[in-house]
Amino acid sequence: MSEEDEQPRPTRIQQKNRSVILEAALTVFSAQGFRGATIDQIAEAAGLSKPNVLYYFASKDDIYRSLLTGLLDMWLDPLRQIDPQGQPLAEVQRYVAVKLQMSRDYPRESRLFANEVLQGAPLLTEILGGQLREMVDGAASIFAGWIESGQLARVDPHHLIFSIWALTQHYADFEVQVRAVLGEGHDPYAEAGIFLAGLYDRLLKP
Amino acid sequence: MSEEDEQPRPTRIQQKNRSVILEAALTVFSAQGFRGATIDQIAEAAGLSKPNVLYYFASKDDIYRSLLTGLLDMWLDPLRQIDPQGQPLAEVQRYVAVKLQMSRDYPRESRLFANEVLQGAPLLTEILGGQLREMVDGAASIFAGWIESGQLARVDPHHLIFSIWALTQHYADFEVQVRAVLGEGHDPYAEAGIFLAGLYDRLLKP
DNA sequence: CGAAATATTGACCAACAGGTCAGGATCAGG
DNA sequence: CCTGATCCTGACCTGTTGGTCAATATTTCG
Repeated sequence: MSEEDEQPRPTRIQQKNRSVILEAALTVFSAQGFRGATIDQIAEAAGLSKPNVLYYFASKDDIYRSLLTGLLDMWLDPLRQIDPQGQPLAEVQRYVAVKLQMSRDYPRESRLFANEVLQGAPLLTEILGGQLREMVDGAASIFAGWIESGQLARVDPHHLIFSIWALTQHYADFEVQVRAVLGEGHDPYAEAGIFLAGLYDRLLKP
Repeated sequence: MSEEDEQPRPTRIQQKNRSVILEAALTVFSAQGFRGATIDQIAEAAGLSKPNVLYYFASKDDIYRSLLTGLLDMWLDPLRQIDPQGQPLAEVQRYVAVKLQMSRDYPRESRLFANEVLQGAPLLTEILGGQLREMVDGAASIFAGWIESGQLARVDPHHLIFSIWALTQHYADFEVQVRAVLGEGHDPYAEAGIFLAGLYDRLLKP
């Protein structure tokens, strides 16, 4: 029974360097896409040599996979937090606000996923059609219930969710465009917060 | 005075092959991003040999630039078509509908620009802060006028435009995600058309 | 037709990028 | 403080990719 096959717990150095590498990889992959990124860039950003990076991860692909899968749960978590018992409008507004804040605080993560999905999501297809789809269907049926009971205006729940994703992540993914068009002296996220609160208020009030 | 420095008009073959290459490049670049694309892939998609592609364009970069700049006007045209004399709500709804249709009919173009902006728009920064910004400001002040005269609800005009871009292009840029989440038996663009018409109706009616 | 202009290609090159490896440095813990 | 495990690196290998070039094929047009 005492199978000695268990993987050894990571040493302190392993733990630190793996996270340093993933942090660097997040910066590089989100800015350059998978193919655009090089191991050298990641190594440089991590302050390590290339062979040393490859000592901790088997391959570039391995880094990328670890990064994506490690971030996915955190990224989708707010969707899980929607409370069927809560006040419908407030629940949606909270979700919008949280997603917008995530775009502001974690733009690299947003761009990482955007890049991946844009390229056809070669690594996420199963998850998209599986786990994610179930989560979205779950949230959508909560919305549908609220609509049925007259607590929300009649809108397509799935597209309501898409709209929240599109509107909030837009500010991270297209940040250069937003800033270039607005010019100096703007706080895009603050303005977006007001705009989106008003939008979903008008859209969803029965 | 008869400067013979003018560039020779392109032959029929030049004209055809250049456009064949750009068409192929659009497919490849939009699916792979700039760095992910290879000249071989473009050549293959165009049905030409790699050296032959480089006979018509000086470099990979040259292909990419020609493609982007050639498409930009077409892509931004609908924004110019907003008529200050028109019926405010109808003008916005028309713009939304046109942009959504463009996402459906020209998803490659949408993804091409999305890729470029995501990576920081190294080639478009001047245009974004210059020509595009002026166009957006122009449209925004039309909207502002309509709001002032009570024909539209009070919303931030710039973010109104961003919202239209985000919502419509989302269906092209994140198409795999949308389809994966919706599953079979859906026509995302048709559903989105209904959803967005309702959204902007509720948002903008005074 | 025939010659000049244009179009096409196979072979090649240099730079780059992912990945390997043998050996040396460093560290943990008995 | 010694030894085995862990960590790190320079040098190297290989496949890919952007790009060149001389030579050949094709088109154009007088």
